[in-house]
Amino acid sequence: MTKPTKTQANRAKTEAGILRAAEEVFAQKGFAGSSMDAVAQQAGISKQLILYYFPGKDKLYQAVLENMIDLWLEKMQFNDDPEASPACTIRQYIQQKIELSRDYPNGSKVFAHEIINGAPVLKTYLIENLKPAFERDVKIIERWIAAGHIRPVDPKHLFFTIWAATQTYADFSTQIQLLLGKPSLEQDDFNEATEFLCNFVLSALDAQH
Amino acid sequence: MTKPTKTQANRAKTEAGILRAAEEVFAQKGFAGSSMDAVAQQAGISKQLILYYFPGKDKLYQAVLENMIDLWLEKMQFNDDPEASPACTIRQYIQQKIELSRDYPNGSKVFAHEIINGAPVLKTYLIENLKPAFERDVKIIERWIAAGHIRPVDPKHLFFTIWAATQTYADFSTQIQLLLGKPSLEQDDFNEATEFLCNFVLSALDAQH
DNA sequence: GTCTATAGTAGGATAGAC
DNA sequence: GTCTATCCTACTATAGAC
Repeated sequence: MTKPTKTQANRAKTEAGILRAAEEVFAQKGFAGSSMDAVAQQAGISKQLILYYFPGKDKLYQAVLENMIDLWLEKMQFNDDPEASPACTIRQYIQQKIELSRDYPNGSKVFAHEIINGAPVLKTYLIENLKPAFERDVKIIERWIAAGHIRPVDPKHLFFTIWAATQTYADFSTQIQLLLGKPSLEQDDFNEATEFLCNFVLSALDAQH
Repeated sequence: MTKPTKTQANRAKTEAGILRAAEEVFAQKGFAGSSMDAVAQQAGISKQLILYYFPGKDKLYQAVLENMIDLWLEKMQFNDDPEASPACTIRQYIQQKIELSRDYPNGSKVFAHEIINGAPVLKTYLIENLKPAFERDVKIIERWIAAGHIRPVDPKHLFFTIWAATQTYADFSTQIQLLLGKPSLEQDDFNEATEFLCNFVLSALDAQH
């Protein structure tokens, strides 16, 4: 029993290494701009070996997306705590979205490429999974508005704005680094972004906080 | 004199057609994912003819960027009217940024690809042209804050948020269409976005309006 | 200026030894 | 599982006729 287990462990380790490498390369160059050779070099193996683990570039790309999509969609939804106040819920939401940009900048960029290119792979998945969650969260906002907990705003555009504002720290990090004059975004920058955005959004909504 | 003028006019017309086609193709697939054939087909001519007008794919891509960058950078800066109130200045700013996303969605996506990929072509240009304008506008915000015209916020992150929130209607239009259940974004959607964002930002800043 | 033909090459994928 | 060798398609770019 030890033998196959060890083999499987090695296989999993190699696969994970390939996925990590692929995520980085796809993030920087997009799907079409990335060669299997580039991924192989990043992973420190041969491209033939990648094709042994993933039967085609398409499949590798899909695996990269699948590897992150659950975490990704989870963070695009409110935590389901009906007890929490609007201010707390939104603050935590923004915080987690910024953390996602900080901890998975490559994954974020891969998604950005995918969406800009018209979501050829993810379209169906987004309709089936993101859309219902989105509509549920829109209703939550509407209930807060009806109850007078926050200022009346269009909930749909509120989400579009929060998503854009949080993801820009991953997707457009190059531009932000350029303008801040920094070689890379550090913990301080993400803290500043979080503080700014939380205060900004909560002020705009006039949520009790 | 009529002959060369007419020839030049034709040349300009063909060039413009190629640039429009290239902008659309690059927007959808990125630089690496776009073939000269695809651009040619979109423009309704042969790829050899494109190479006659633009000596290489790189040059064509650069021409597409150059064709829009001045307009682009202009809209990322405040209109220089020292008389205008903060509320008016910001409202007009957001309005114009949304209009840019509405009128030039392809150009916006090409820029998005370029920035996500690390701005290999535009980096220098952004440092030399966007950065000084950005720092000037940050100072304007700081003066408004010091004068008590708007709530104290971090001006840098304010710009990052406004840019992200306005550009998302071009760059991430696929996702927004999916969630709104629409085949394309219409004038109404951009109007809603503008109204939401103006009110949202001005409320957050507590600018007199 | 616009066409046909073609050179040259990068990159995805397969075959087969070990 | 990992390697070497190789095939084949797609694409950029050039040459040259008209």
